[in-house]
Parts: sequence; C-alpha cells; structure tokens
Amino acid sequence: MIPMDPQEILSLCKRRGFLWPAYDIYGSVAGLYDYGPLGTAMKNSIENYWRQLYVLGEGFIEINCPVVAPEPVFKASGHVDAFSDMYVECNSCGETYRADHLAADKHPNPASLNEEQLGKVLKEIGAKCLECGGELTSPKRFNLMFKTSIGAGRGKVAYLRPETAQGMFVNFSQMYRYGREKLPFGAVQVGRAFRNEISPRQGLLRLREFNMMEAELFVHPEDKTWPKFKDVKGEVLPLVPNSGDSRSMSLDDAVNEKIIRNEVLAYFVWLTFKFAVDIGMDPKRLRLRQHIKTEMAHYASDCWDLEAELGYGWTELVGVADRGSYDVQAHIDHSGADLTAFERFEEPKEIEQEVVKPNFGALGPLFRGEAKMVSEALAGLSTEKVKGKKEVTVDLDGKKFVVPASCYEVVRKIEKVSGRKLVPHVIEPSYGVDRMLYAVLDHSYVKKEDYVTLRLKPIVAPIKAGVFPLMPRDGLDTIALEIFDELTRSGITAYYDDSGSIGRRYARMDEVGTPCCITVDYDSKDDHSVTIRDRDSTSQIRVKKDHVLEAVKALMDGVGFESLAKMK
RNA sequence: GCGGCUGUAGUCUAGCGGUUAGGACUGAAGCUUCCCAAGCUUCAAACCCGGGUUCAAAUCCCGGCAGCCGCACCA
Repeated sequence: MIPMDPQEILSLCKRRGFLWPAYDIYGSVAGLYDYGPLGTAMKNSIENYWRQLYVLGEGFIEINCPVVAPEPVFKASGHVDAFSDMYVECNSCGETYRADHLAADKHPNPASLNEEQLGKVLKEIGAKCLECGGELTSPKRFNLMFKTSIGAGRGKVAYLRPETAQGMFVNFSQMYRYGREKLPFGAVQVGRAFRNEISPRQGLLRLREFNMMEAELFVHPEDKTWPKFKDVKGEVLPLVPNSGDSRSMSLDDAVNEKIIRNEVLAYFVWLTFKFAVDIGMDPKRLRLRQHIKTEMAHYASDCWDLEAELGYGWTELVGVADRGSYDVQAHIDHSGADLTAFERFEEPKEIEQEVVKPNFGALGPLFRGEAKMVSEALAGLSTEKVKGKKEVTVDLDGKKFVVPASCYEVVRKIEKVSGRKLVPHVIEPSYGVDRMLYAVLDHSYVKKEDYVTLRLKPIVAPIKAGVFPLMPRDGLDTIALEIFDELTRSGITAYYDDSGSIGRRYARMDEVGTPCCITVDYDSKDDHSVTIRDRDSTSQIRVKKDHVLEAVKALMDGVGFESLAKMK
C-alpha cells in the first residue's frame, strides 16, 4: 500500500462534507475543525460501536462530566504544574529551549522553580544560546491547558479539561457505590477535551479541541488477572516491546514472558486492536508499541499505544496504560475524600494489641485546657516507650509535657477487623476519536486511475445505501422513493438521487463510502425487482423490491455481498 | 514559538503591475429508455484579511491569519 497523501484525503473531506476548518469565514483557527454531516455521522458510528464493546460488551458504566473544572482538580492531577513548560528564546537566532533543561546541571530540580527563580539560575550560570551563543530571553511559562474562570468578578480559576479521565477519578466513590461496592469495575466517558497546542499540525491529528473515548477500569491493586483473558489469550498481535525486537506474538506468551505486565492490560490491548480492525483499519498497518521507560508518564507503570501507519507516518491512536494508584491517590491527598474500596476478609480478624490508654481522671486536673492534646499524644505512643517508666515526656508544638505514669496505663485491646481499605489501581484505555476517524479514512481510501472509493465498512459508513431511479420519470422515481422511505423509516440512512447519469451517481456514493446502491430500472415495473450494487466489486444482483430492506440489513450486519444472492 | 515554502470559485489550477480574472472537475436546471464520473444546452461560483507603494495591485512591500515541511513541544 502506498501511504495516502493527507492533502488528498482532507480535500475529499472538505468537498464532501466530512470536515470543515472551523470558523472559515473569519480566517479559521489552527487546530479547530467542524464535523460536517458525513463526518458527524461517522464519528457517531465510531463512538456507538465503542460503547457497544465497552458498555454492553464489558459492562462498563458510562458517565458524563463537565468540560470545565475548578483549579484544584488539576492541581491534584498534576496538570497545573506538570503540564506547563518554561521556555527561553534566543534573541538573535530565535531558537527555543526548555528553560529547565538548561539549568539541569546547576539545580537539582529546576522544574520546581518559578519563572523568576529559574531566570536567576540561568543568569548565574551565564546560559547562552547553544546554537549561536546569543542572549536568551527570560523564561516564559506556557501551560497547555485553556484557562478560564467561573463566576463574575475575579471568579474562580478554572480550566477546560485536557482529558476526560479526571471526571471518572473524582467520581470513584459514587460509581463504586452504584456498582454495589465491587472491584473490578469500569467506567467510560466520551467527550471533548482541550489542549492549547503550541503548534497544531497534521489535520485531525493534533487538535486544540478534540474528542476522546476513555475507559477507566478500577481493579484490585494485587489482582490484575481478567476472567475474559482466557477467551483471547491465543490471539496474536503485532507487538513492539520497548526491548526493541518487534514481533507478532500471542497474548498468552506476552504475559508469560512479562512483555505485557498483566492480563488486564493485555486484554484491553487486544480489545483495542479488535476495535480498530472492526471499524475498518487495515491490520497490516497497525501495531502495538510499548512506551520506553523515559517516555512513560510519571504515573504509568506500563503503557501500550495502538499505532496506525498513515500518510503522516506511524501515528498514535490509543494509549492503554496501567496508571497504578497514582490518580486516585492524588485526589485522596488533595481533597481529603476517602476514595477507597473496601475489601472484606473472609472471616473478620480479631487483632489483639497493646495500647496506651490515657487516664482522663488524672490528666484533666493536671493539664486542664491542654489535657485533650496530651491525651491524644499519649494514645499515639508505642507501648514500648512507656512500659516500666515512671513518667513520659510528650512533645507538642515544641512544648514539652512531663506526664506521670498515673495518667495512663498500658492495656490489651481486642479489635475486630472485617476488612481493609484499598486504593484501586486503574487501567486506562484512552482513544482519540478524531485520530481514529482519520485513520479509518486513510485506510479506506482507494484510488484507481483517479476514481476514488472509500471502502468504509457498513458499520461506520455515514450513508448506508443510495437509492436511484434509472430515469426520474415513468414511475421509476415513485418506486425508488418507496424504497427510500422504507429504509429510512427502519432507521437506515439512505440517500435518494435522481440527477445525472447513473454512473455519476454511483461515483458520488463510492466517494463517500456508501456500501451499496439500489437502482430501479424499467424491468422493475414488470417484475418488481431492483438491482443492488456492491461498492467494492461494483457487481450487481437483482432482488425483489420487498426484500430490499432485509438485504440491506443483512449487509449492515456484515453478511458478504456474495451470500446475498442466495437469500433473495 | 522559530525557520523555509505557499494562499485565486466546493476542488485543482492559469495569471508575473492595466484581463469582462481564464480553464478543468464538481454543483444546479434541462434534453437524452441512461447500469458505472458519456454527450449537449443553460446557469451559479473565486483573488485569505489589513495596511503601504503606484495614476493603476490577484500580481510589488509590510503585518496578521491559515496551510504544508523542518525544528521544538506532545501529561
């Protein structure tokens, strides 16, 4: 396959109503696109099929959260700090550098400094442009999140979400309860996310506002097995592990050889591959690449990308990451909420232990207003520290209190423990909708002597059937309109066209990926049959008009065109 | 954000200081018993935006915006 020229595909998209540069009449904005009617239909199909796999197939629950979130959410997630980079520019040659990288030798953690401090450090070491030796500007901060505010006046600092994931992490407790307190469980969200890219490029691949389909699977931290793994373990996938040797191997081998870290991850890597193929990507132009260690996000312990070979080169479409407990723990730390799952022991355990028990009768008179603080300090001491001593000194805010032995005793206490709290680990498959849609178009684009056919699978084709009268008169149009009505009433998107030559009408449908076309000709008036034409082979069969709906439905369900001939 | 190249109907493009801005494809209306972008007639549709130079700018200059390529960035 020759890689498709992206310009050609984007031109088709623009001409035929898949995509338009947004706000075109005002000069457009880089990185913003409108989906036209066909693009919208196709995007909906991709999202709906994804829901079919994740929500219906895997039982994940779907939620929908706001796009705007107050600052603390992204403080916790690390986006406010980690997602903003500092740059310096060379005054003479214009080269830009990551400011913290230049200061790496001088300061242990330059990324933690603010602009001013970092500027000082750079001055001290006399940093110059590495290219031409020119003077550098002072550091400028660039955060890739869109900032806004909630409310009037000064308002509350807020950001547009750079991923949908956080909405699911912060709702862990609600979802956990909704699912009747079981692990593992999965949640998904389909929606928009925003990144103020410095330089959006490559059409749909790097947008400032884009669509994501994200799944967060919350699992027991020590149990990353997966029941359905056994059903797919023999499946062979094209893997590119970070050890370097890319090869196709079975999921079973990949997990056993610890190339993929666990079953859950392996299963969703497989599901991702299946999804891509099902919506029409070419398996020969797909691969699963493991992130190399330095590439891995700070929270991830393993991450696999689904990549497709496109006109732009190999392109990341999906990331499947083991995020560990990073995100949930971060929100626990920042919000104080208890975002844990409770693991019930098979039998409640009785734990017997020695504790220091304060004696309030003695403490009260002795320490008065400070008695409560002292008692709390006492209760926190280990019994080893107080045993056999006449008095013990506790330290409170730098103030020392000498507490005589009469104020406490060491007792044995039996505590019943019925389980333990767990911070769940998260496996995250994160899909870029726009990239997937583009990849499907790229892999479906077939050009033969300037004749373009989009070989879209019926499942994603925006129009499922074209309906034409051979001539727009003699009653042929009436019959064709009857068929058109029947299809659309059944929920099948059809397109009626009676203008121009029949070949032109076929060509129009081929170019937008319509899988089949139904043509009413003069024979139809006599024998009530019509032709159905297959897009990819251009071959035709005749079926009775009454069987058209059934035939089109069969095609939608993936029945091959050849076997359609038998059913008429 | 930097550098290079580039912006003319929906698409591809001609133009090189004075043009009714030309063509092809697409689109629309019609003719043609018309099954694979056929033919014929008619029609619609463009100089990215803003300044400047000039008697005169699609054309030259500057700035912006957008696109492509490279660099950087990409949780």
